[in-house]
Amino acid sequence: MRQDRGHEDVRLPLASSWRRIHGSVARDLGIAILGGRYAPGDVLPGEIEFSEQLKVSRTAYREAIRILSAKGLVESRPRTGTRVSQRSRWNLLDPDILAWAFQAEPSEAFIRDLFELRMIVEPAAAALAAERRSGLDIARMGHALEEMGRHGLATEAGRAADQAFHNAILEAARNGPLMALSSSIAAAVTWTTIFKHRRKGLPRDAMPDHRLLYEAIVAGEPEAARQTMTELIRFALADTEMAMRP
Amino acid sequence: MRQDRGHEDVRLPLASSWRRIHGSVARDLGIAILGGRYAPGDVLPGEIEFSEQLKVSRTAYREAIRILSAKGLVESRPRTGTRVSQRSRWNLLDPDILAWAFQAEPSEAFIRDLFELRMIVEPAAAALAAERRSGLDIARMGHALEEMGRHGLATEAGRAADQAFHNAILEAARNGPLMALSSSIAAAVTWTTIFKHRRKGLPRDAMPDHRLLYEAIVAGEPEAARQTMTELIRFALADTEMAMRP
DNA sequence: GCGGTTTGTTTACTCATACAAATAGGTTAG
DNA sequence: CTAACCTATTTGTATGAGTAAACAAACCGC
Repeated sequence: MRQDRGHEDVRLPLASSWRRIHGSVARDLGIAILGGRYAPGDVLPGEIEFSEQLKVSRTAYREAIRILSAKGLVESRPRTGTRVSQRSRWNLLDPDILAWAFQAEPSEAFIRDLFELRMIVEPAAAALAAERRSGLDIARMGHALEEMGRHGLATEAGRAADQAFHNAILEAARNGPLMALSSSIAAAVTWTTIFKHRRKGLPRDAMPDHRLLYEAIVAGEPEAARQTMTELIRFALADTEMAMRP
Repeated sequence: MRQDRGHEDVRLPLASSWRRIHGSVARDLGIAILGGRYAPGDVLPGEIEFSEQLKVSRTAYREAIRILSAKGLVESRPRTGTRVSQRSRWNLLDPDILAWAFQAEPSEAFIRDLFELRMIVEPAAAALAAERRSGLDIARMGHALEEMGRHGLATEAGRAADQAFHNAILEAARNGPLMALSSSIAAAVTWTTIFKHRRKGLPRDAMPDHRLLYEAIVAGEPEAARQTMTELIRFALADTEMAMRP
C-alpha cells in the first residue's frame, strides 16, 4: 500500500531540488530569465565573476547552469561565454520552467496560450479516458471527486484532490507523453488557481461540472466527456481572466 | 538579415552539448535509462565509484547527473544515493529525452502514443495557423514547400525543408507552448523518418498532401487545414507502422 | 597587397582534493 | 516500546590548478 505513491505524487517540481544551493541558484536565475531580467542573446558574466557575485562556489554555479542549459534556457561555449538562448529553444512545458514563469508574474498572453493548449489537449484526453478507463481508474476518480467535494477548492486538500482527479483522467487515457504534457500544465494551473484566490474570493462552484465529466467517463461516452471537459476549461479560463482584470 | 536564425534553427538537441564530457555522459546514461538498462527505482553506484568506472572526474559526472535530474530522469539525495525516478516524472517531451528514446530503439507503444498526441495537437495547430497566418508566414511555408519538392524526402535537404514547413505552420499558430510541444515531437518524428527510411525505400509521395495543407492555410480555412493535417499524420503513421513490421 | 596560417588570449571545461551537510539506520536511554 | 541520539555513508560545496576550444589579431609566404 506504499506503491500508490506514483499517483498521489503529483508533478510539481520537487521541493527538495531548490533546497540545495545549485538548485536555488538555478531557480533564481531561471526566474530572472523567465521574468525578462536577462533577455535572449544576453551573455551572463563569467563563471568566476558571477559565482562570487552570488556568493557561491564555481562548482555550485556551474551545476546550476547545467540545469538551466538542460531546460534550454542558456547555452555556454568556451570563449563566447554563457548566453541566454532564443525563446524558441526554451522548453516551455518543463514543469520547473512553468513554475518559474508563474513565479515571475506571467504575461496575460502566456496564460492565454496555455489555456488554448489545454483546450486542445485535455478534452481529447478526456475522450480517450472515456474509451479506456478501467475499474481502478473509475475508483480513483470517484475518490478524488469525493475528497474534492468534502474540502472545497479553497483548501490545500481540496486543490490536491482536484489535481488527483485530473491526474486520474490522464492516467486513464493511457498515453505517457500526453500525461507528461497535461500534468505539467496542470501543475502550472495550480499556480494560477493560487494566484487567482490570492486576489479574489472563491469563484463559481466547480463541483457540478466535475461531476458531469466524471459521469461521462464512467458511462464510456467519449464525446460527452470531450464536451464537458471543454466547458470546464472554458469556465476556468473565464475565472482566471476575471481575476486578472480587477 | 541575420535575425532569421530563429527560424532555420530547428529544435534538434544542440550538437555541441554532447561534445563536452558532461554532455556525453548524460547522453549515455540517458539512453541507458530510456532503454531500460536502469529501471525506475534502481539506485546508481556511488559518485566516486561510478565516475571512476566511467573514467571521468567526479565533477563531470555530477554535472551529467544534474542534467538528467533537470529532465526528471533521476533524483539524488545524500545518504540514499542517486536513483532513477518513476516514469511518471520523466519529461517525455523534452527534445533530448525524445532523441535518446529513439536512440534506444523505442517501443511500438511509445511511437503510437506520440502519433496519438500529434493527431491531437497538430491538426489544431494547423487550424489556428489558418486563422492567424501573416503574409510572411505564407511566404516561408511556400518557400519550404518548394525546396521540399525540389529535393524530395529522401535527402537531408528535403527533410530539413519538411521540418521548416511544419515549423512555419507552428509559428503561424502564434502560441509559444504549443510550438515548443510540436517542435519537440517533430524532432522526434525526424528520427522516425530516418528510422523508417533505414529499413525500406521511400514510401508514398508526401507532396500532394502538403500542398493541400498549404492551400487551406493560405485560403484561411481552419477546418480544411485541420482535416488535411489529420490526413497527413494518418498517412505518416501508416508508413511508420509498415516500416516497423517488416 | 592578399589568403591562408600561426600565435595569443579569453573563456568555459576538466580534474583532484578537502571538507561540510544531510540522513537512514542502528543504538541507547527512558 | 517509544523517543532521543549517535554515526557511518553519501551527496553537496569549495578551491586551485591545469586543459581545450573558439575567436581575433598578428604573421608570413606568395
